[in-house]
Amino acid sequence: MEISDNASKKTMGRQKIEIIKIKNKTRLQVTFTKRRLGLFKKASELSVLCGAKIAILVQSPGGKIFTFGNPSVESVLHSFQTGRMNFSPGFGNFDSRCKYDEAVRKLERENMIKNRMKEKFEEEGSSNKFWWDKSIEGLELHELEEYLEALEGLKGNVLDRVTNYTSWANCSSSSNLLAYSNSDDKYYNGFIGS
Amino acid sequence: MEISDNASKKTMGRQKIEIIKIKNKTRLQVTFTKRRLGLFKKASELSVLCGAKIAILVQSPGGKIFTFGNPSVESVLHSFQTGRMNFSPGFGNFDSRCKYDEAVRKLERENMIKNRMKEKFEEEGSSNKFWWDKSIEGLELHELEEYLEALEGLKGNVLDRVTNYTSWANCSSSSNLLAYSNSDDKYYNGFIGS
DNA sequence: AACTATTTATAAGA
DNA sequence: TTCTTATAAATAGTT
Repeated sequence: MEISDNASKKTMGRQKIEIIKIKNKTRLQVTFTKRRLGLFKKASELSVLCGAKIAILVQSPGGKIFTFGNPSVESVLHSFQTGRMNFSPGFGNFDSRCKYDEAVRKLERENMIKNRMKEKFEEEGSSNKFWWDKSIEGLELHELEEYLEALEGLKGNVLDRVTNYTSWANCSSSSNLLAYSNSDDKYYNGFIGS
Repeated sequence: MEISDNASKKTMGRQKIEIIKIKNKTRLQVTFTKRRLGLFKKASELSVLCGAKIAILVQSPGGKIFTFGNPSVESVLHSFQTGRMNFSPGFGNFDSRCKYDEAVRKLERENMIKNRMKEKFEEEGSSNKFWWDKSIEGLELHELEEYLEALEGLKGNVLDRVTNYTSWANCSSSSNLLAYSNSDDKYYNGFIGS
């Protein structure tokens, strides 16, 4: 039960907005700042509450990069890529590792694959038992190995891409260090631009 | 002006919590899931509203990796890396930083993968939404490719995404390195949380 | 996996 | 910018 006195309201308060690109440049800038801070705060809380490791990289439309990391961006990225490395026998040379396809081609390919996967899933989904819904209890180690081998043996783009992926920790930089964590293992690192 | 009818309340509603590590395992798991999804939603909204590029990597206390990326984790990491490379090329060597016994790693990996697969299926199998349905939109290209390859080439076996099972093995040094900053940028450096 | 009552985030306005 | 205010959105505890 509530009775409110609309006559005395000073502002219209927060309004619902549609999640579509903001056109007004000023409004976009303000929203970007507020929400980026909000996002980092949420991340901070999640990492503290749950002991989760988190890295966030945000690039503003203007091209500036903002980061959040717990315990640090570096360590999370490093661990992430280390995981990938297990499926990447070779590392290639620096140049090839740091090369990426053009964004457009990539997006097209992504969409194509997504569509094919969706088809695949829909077709599997109509049966009563799903291939993925089996217990692995019964899997023998050799089956597991077979599975791993198959994955490790993926050729072409997959492997190239995974291989490429393992590079960036190599490219770590120590210059222009910004934020720093003390005994507390959480920190916030943000740039405030012009 | 408000009048509320406390007598008819069904629950005590949301309670304020302190931002400190949750000890109860069940509560932690629930909170982790809720807040991780909330974080990704916020990230999604930020990227759409502001046209920002965002990558998020989260490692649960159980060691699972969850990612969010727009347009993809890869592309954002690449930008990040490229930016840093411009400031100080050739920092360190990945191999030297990640040296550890390969034989042990390989053996451990098999067990770890098996355990994680088991975990994954126990967790996802009971829900009515499936990992592939929930996450397909946020996948990275190489993950999509891996999925597709797995789907088309490895029928009859239980499969899951490589990233969730691939080791999150420990070759992370306690790096103090943080993000780079453009030297012209003003910056903010502070701690979040209570 | 839903449901509320709250807390928290934030769109506008100042 | 930074602060305020009313409202939208997220979520803690419960079922």
